[in-house]
Amino acid sequence: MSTTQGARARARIEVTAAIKDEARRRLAADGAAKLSLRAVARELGMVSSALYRYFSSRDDLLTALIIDAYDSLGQAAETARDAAAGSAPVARWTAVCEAVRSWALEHPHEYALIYGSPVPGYSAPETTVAPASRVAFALIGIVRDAHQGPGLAALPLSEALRPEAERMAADLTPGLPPEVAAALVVAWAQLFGLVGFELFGQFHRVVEDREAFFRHAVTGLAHDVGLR
Amino acid sequence: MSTTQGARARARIEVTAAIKDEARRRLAADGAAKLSLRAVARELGMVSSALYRYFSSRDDLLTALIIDAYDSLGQAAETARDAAAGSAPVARWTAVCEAVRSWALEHPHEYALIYGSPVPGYSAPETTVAPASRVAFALIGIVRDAHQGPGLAALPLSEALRPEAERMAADLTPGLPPEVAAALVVAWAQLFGLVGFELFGQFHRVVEDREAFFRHAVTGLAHDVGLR
DNA sequence: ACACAAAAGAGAGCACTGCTCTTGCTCTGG
DNA sequence: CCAGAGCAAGAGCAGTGCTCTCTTTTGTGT
Repeated sequence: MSTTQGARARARIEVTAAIKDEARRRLAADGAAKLSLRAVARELGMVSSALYRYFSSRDDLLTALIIDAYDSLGQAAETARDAAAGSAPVARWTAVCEAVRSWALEHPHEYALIYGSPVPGYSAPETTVAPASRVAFALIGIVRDAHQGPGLAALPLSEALRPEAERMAADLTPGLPPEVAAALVVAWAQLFGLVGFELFGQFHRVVEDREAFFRHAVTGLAHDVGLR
Repeated sequence: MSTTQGARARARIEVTAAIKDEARRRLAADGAAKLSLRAVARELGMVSSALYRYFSSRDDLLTALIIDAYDSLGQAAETARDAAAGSAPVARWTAVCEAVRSWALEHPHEYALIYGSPVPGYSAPETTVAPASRVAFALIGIVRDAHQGPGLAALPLSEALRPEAERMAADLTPGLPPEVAAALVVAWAQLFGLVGFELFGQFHRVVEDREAFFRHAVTGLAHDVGLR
């Protein structure tokens, strides 16, 4: 039911895609806050009200861009993971981390869209959670593959965190010890802290050789989750 | 020249403060993107054009709020550091980290203003760099105090990062080994990664007991910079 | 083959925004 | 005491998101 589903439906996806493309272009130029429906429509040679046939609001368009961005980043991470399939665990880990960093540097405004401050008033709809977790799952997969033998060391849990960590392990990393599950979530958040600081200018006059610095930092993260 | 500087100058500071206060209120209510000069003016019983006598543009007002936010956060960190003056290094470290987290949870929109995506098109003016580094200096101070005897272990440097780390140590942490300087910068970025993820909803359905989780994570950071 | 309904575009309009410019009023320093 | 600086007010411009109505296009069932 997909090959020839009417010329109208075909046109609809094409126009939808054209709108998103143009929006992405304007996003890259001026940032999310200045993204204007009218400007997008103008550039596409249509009138602004026509655009509402495709996206019911500006936030709706933004949400579509957010999902695409999560997917694009997730795919970059998975590609890097697969390309490093034969390497040692630490190398696979850093490969994924560096793919995240590279994607962020190439798509700064899209990165800001998904990992910066949530836009205006809205809260992310449930539709975004699956694409949002692709990077996390890529990292989890690497650690799971590596933890075959006896569990390598991660930071011991406090009593307060043990039940929480056991729940995390059950939910996210079945089969891995809770120490590792907790360490993974920590490392996941910290990875994006590093990327965000570089991207948002916090390393200005602090870190010069950012590539080397990032490599050093994510190697540390790999150790923290028990990879050697 | 400050005590009695004319009623006019006095009024000016008062009005300026009132504008910032009202702006902060609206910021907390609707977020930075929806902060409207006209609404602020309206609430203050003045007309929008009058506001331009005090701030030359919307971005100008935002910048003033940014600086205030950095200062407020910096002060919170320093207060926590001083309150824990007698404790062990790790306790002092976590006290500062938790002060940062608490401040962020209490002022989410202001946090987003300074550590979220940089607003629209602008780039932070030089005026912001000093207040922005207060948290970092609080953390550095704790580590410097603790590293009196033989340098405790931090992650060894790669050859690629050594010159960079030596520069960092010279600039930021004179007297401390370059391994520790690098680890400090890493931990600094990672701290804000943790806070940002919690604040921006990334831990939704992932981390439940966020307090315990944060404590665990920053204890790890303390270890990474060589505190025990 | 044709008519009809659904889909899409066009345009005007509302309420809002940041910002500028001109016009007056008020306070203050020489 | 009074000229000039500081300040407020109002109108106005160009832009925004979004809604409503009207017209045109287009796919499809009889």
